[in-house]
Amino acid sequence: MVARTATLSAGSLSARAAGAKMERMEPSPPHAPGADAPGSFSATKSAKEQGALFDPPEPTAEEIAAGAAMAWESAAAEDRVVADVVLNKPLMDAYTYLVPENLRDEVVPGRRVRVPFGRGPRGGRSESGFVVAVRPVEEYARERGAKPERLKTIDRTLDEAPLVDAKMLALSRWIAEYYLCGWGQVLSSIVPAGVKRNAGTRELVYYKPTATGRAALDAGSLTKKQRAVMAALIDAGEPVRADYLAGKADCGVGVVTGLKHKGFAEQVVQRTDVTDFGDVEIEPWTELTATEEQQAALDAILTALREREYATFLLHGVTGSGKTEVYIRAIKEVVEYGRQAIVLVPEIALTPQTIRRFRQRFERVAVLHSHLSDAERSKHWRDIAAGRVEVVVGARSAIFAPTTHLGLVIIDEEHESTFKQDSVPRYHAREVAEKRCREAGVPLVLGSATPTLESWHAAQEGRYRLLSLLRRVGKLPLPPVVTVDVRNDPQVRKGRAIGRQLTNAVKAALEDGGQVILFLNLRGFSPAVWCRACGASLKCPDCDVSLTWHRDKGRAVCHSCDHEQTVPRACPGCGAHELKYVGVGTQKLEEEVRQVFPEAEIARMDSDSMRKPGSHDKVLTRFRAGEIDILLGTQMIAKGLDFPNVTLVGVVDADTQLHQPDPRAGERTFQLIAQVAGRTGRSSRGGRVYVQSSNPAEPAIRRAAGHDYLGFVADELRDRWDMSYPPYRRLCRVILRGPDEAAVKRRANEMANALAAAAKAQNLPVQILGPAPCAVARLQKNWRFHFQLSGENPNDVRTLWRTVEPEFPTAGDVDYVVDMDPLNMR
DNA sequence: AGCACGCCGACT
DNA sequence: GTCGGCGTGCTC
Repeated sequence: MVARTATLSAGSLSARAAGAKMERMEPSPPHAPGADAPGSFSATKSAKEQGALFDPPEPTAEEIAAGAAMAWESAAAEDRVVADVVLNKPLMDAYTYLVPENLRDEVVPGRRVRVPFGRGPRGGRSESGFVVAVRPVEEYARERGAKPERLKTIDRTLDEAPLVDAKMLALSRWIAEYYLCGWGQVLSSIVPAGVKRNAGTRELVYYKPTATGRAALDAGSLTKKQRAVMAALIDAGEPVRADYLAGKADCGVGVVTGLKHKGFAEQVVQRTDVTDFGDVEIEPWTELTATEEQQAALDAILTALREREYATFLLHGVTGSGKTEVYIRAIKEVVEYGRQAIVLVPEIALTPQTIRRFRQRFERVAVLHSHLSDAERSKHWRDIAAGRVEVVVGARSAIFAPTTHLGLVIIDEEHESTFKQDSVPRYHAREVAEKRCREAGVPLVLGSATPTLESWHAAQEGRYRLLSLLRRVGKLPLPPVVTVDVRNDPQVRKGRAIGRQLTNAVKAALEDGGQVILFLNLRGFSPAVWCRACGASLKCPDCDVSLTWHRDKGRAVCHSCDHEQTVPRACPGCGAHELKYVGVGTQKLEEEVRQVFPEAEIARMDSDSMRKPGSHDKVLTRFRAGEIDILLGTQMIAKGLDFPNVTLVGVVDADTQLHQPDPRAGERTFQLIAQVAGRTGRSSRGGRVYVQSSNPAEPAIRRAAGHDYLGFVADELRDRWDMSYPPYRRLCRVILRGPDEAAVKRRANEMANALAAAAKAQNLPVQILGPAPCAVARLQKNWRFHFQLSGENPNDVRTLWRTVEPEFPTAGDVDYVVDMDPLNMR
C-alpha cells in the first residue's frame, strides 16, 4: 500500500492537484454520523465550502496596493478559477478549462459539465465530463508555465447537483490508476445512465401564492372559486400542483391559471420523483439463535465495527453454515448506528429469494442489479444518496452505491468471477471494496465456502482475518460425495450422459420422494458437430470455436458470437456425408432424463430456456413447491439455491471446467463441485452427491469429493508458487486483436519486446510472458494474441506499462486491451 | 475513443 | 494536376 500511494503521488494522472484538494474538502470526518446531512453535497453548499477552502491567504498591504494599481481586467482575472475535467475516453490526463463567471458557484468537483474538446473549426466537439478539481487560474499558470488565455471555457453544467462526492472521486481515480484506464472512463461507468438522465423524475410545474394574491384574498376582491383556490394555496404552505388545487376548490384548473395571469399566484418548476413502484410487504421473521461459530465470527466483526477500524474478514463457511445470518446480524448493528451497509452478491444470486431474506430483516433495502429499468435504478440511487436506505443489496457495481455513511461492506460468494468486470474499467469489486473500506475506516467481510487463493493467501499472510464456520447449522452433516469413474460405464460409452450409478441413485431418490438436481455446464443439444470421415468439427466462420447443435432451433450456434447456421449435408472439410452430433448439452440431457424417468416432472434451467423475464423465479417456485422432481441445468442452478427436499445432486460432467486452458481451471472445478454439492443435505432428510468424471484422480475433483478445501488450497498454492502465478505474482494481460493474423502477431512481438527492453533498462523486476495466440485464437473475425506482464509487486507492472504504453502506435488495424489482475484467459 | 492533419496512389 | 486512401498524433 505504501508503494501504491507513492505511485499515486508521483501522479501519472496529471490532475494530481485534485487529490490534494479532495482530501481537504472532506465535508466531515468519516465517523461523525449526522455531521453532514444526507445528500448534502448539493451544488451551492459545496460551492461555498470550496470557496472557503480555495480562497488565497489574506493579502498583505503591499499586495493590496499593487492590486489597486492593476488594470481592471487583471483585477477581474485575479480571482478567476479553472476546472480540471476528465472525459469518458482512454486518456490519462485531466483537461483544464476556464470557469465562466456565471458558473462560478455551480462548477464544483463531482459535477458534470459540457466542454469543447478536440481540434476543429468551431473549437472541437462538445463532450460531457466530470469536474475533478477547481483551482485558481494562477495555480494552473504557475504549474504548467502556460498562458491561461489559451484555455477553452466550460459551456455549461449538467445535472442539478454533483453526481459523485469527494470520496467517490478519489476512489475512481484510484481505480483508473490501478486498472490502467482513464479516470473519466471510471466515473462515467460508475454512475448509472438512468441517474445521469434523471430517469424517473420530471420537471413539474407547481403554484404558490404571491403577496398581491394574499392581499386580494384578504380584500375580498375575488370570485367564489378564486377565493377557494387562493385559500387552498395558502393553506398548503408549500408549492402545489394545479390539479391538487382544482380538486380542493372543486373547480377546473383554468381558475388556477387565471390567478396566475392576474399575478395572484406564481409558478415554480421542481424536479419531482414520478416513480411508483409500490411498497414491499415486510414478512414476519422469527429470530434464530446463533451457533457458537456464528457468534464467534460475529463478535470479531462487531469488535472491528465498534472500534471503527478497517479490517477485511475472510469468512470461510461451508455451504449451509449460515454465513448470511452472520452478515445480517453485523448489518443490524451497523443500521443501529445510523449507517448503511452494502452487500454484494453475484448477479446470478440476486434472486427474489435472496432479496427477500434482507427485506424480512430490514425496513429499507435498495436493490441494484442489471434488470432494473433506468427509472428504478435511478430511484434507488437517489434514495441511497439521500440516506433513505439501510442496506444496499446488489451485484458488482453496487460497490459504488452513494451511501452517505457507509458502515460495512459484505461480499458474499467472494470467489465468484462475476465480481470482476470484463469491460473497461476492468475492476474487481473485492479490490475496490477493500480500498473503499480502508478509506472509510469500516470493515469488509468476504464470505465463501471456497475462497479464492488470493483471499486465502491474504489471510495466511495476516492481511485478512480468517473466520471459520466449519459446521452446518442444525448439526447437519455435509453430504457424502461419490465420485463415479465414467470411463468404463457401459451407458456413457453408448453416448449417454448419465451413467449406471447415477441412474440408480436418481431412481432411488425419486422413489424416496426426494428431489434431484442435475448439473451440466454445457448448454445446447450437442457441443460439437463432428465429421466421422476426417475428424474435423464444424467451426464458427468468425471464431475459433466449435459450433453447438441446438436441436430446438435446428441450427448450429456459436456460443462466443451467437452466429447461427444450418448444418450442411456434407462436411465442409472433406465433403463426406458423415456429420454427427457428439457430446451432451443440457437439451440432450433433458431428453435423456425424460426417456429414462418418464414418470418424473422435469424442468431445465439454462440461458436458452430462461429467456423470458421471471421464468427463472417461476421454475424455482415450482421446484420449491415440489411440483418438479428433477431440475437440470447449467451454472444457474449451482449457486445459492436452498431446497430442503433435494436429496440428490448429480454433477453430470465434472471435467468440462478442468480441461479449459486456464491456470485457474482446477480452482474453478473445485469451487463448482463444492457449490453444487452444497445444494443438498440441507434438512434432516440428508442428501448425497454423485460426481461423474473421467479424471477421478485429479486433485480438484478428489479434494472436492472429500470436502477438503484446506487440502485443495495447500496443493494448489504449491502449484501456483511453482508456476509463478497469482497470488504470488501479479499479472497484467495485454490482448491484441485485428483482422490480419500476421499484423497482430507482429504488433504483439513489438510491444512485448519494447516492454522487456524497458524493464531491463529501468531495472524493474517484471517479466514478459508470451506473446502467444489466445486460447480462442479468433473471435468475431479478429485474430487474437496476448502476452502478460508478471511481477511480484503490481506497482512495478503498472509503472512499466505506463512508461512504455505512450510509445505504442495507437492506430492501424490492430488494437489492444489491458487487463490488470485478469481472471478470464480466453 | 474520435478526428483532423498529412503524405502517397488512381482519376478528371 | 487533384481527390481521397488511411496511418499518426492531439485533444485543455
